Amino acid sequence: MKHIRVLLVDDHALMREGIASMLKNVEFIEVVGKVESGEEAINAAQELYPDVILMDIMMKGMTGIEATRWIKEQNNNVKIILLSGEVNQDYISLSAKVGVNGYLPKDVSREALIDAIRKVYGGEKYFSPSIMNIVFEQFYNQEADEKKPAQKSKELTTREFEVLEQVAMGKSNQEVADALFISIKTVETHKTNILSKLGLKNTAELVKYAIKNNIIEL
Amino acid sequence: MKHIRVLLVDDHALMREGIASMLKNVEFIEVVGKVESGEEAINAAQELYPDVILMDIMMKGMTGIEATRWIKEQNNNVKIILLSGEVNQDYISLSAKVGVNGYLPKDVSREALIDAIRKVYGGEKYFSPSIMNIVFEQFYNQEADEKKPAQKSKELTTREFEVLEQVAMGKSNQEVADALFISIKTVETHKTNILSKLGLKNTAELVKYAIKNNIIEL
DNA sequence: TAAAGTTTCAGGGTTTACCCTGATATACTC
DNA sequence: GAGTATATCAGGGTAAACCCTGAAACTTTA
Repeated sequence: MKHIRVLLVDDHALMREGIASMLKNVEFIEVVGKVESGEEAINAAQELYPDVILMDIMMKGMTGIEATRWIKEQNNNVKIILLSGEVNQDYISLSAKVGVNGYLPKDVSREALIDAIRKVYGGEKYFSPSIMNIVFEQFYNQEADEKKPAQKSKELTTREFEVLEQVAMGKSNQEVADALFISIKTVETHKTNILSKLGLKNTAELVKYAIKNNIIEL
Repeated sequence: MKHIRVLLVDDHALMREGIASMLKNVEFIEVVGKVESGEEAINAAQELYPDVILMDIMMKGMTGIEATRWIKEQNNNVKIILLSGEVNQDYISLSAKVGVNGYLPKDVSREALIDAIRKVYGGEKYFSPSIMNIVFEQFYNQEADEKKPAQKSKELTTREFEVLEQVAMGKSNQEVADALFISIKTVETHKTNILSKLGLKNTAELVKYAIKNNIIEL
């Protein structure tokens, strides 16, 4: 069996070493390089001609996603697996667009890591279960969107967005109702729908979402 | 030279492996265990009697700070070094209060890591340069605060801070209680006191406060 | 040692949040 | 004009949050 040439990209030495250590005794895998930035990865991809690149998504300077786009532009045969600390909908979505071949959380097991490299090398895509959930969610949302191109910023309706804004400002359901001149029951309905649509659990997460998406200011 | 017995605690397998790999060929260091949570660390600290514990500060469930307090309560001779992804003023401050022996960023070099273990084992404290800057900053701020105790009402206790952190992460009172191993009633008490001290009204405002003051990340 | 502060928890209460079902009016699209 | 989405609201329910009082155990400070 031919060796799979693997390039590691992470700005944290500990992570690079951790991955290298996990792959050390795998006979069909050879780590041909370790670099610490997206910029270096682009160069290394040409010089070391790796089969698979394992790259952190969140790095100082260029992100893993940007680096992926550059590398794929030069050579689309290279397989790229992105590693992410936190599983994030937007990152996965962006990654899919630049043609990533796999996406793993950083708490991946040794077995899953090796499996991912083998599958990706063989032309398959590899996503961990937790990623798959989000991918499917995203997929279904896109399906729904295709039926209705009249989409707002994040699939929320205008009114839902207004309620979200009010709630994130710190208002209670009753206060939101007063502000928007509607019944508290209507506010509750909107709020339930918002939480459901955005996959959130409670007001705390809703506030974080609102800040993250620049819906309210601090 | 006697071996320094080291226990690794991180909920990410890759980080555990990375650290273990860095310490692999150091003759005076022996990694005696690797666990993936604060809870396990408390048990392992008693069973494996390590000299030094390297622990991630941000873990699912119990944080490294919380685990440190428990372990130090059982055996104050164990040296504990916390690892932090992002350098955060409040974490350092809290860590100091629970008697941590060292504090390292996750992008620490192999040399600094080994140096830290040796120093901490020898009874010294070890903080990386970037941490030291913040420690000094904190120190000077405290000096300034002592001159005007007018805003003492706004200061939270260690426990209140931990509760604030958990709540802001989006956890319900019950979930916070489970994470900190206390009654939900205690959580409620703390929460009421926090809201009162900070002049906040509800969870939504609490989340905003936490983000504004870099207590949680987005 | 006494006083003050921290952490823990309970009982018992009110209020609010959250969820489900179902319904009506409106508007826009095919 | 039928179908779909939006926005409105109600009833009725469970769960959770929030508030108040009180108090024990412990630590730190004066």
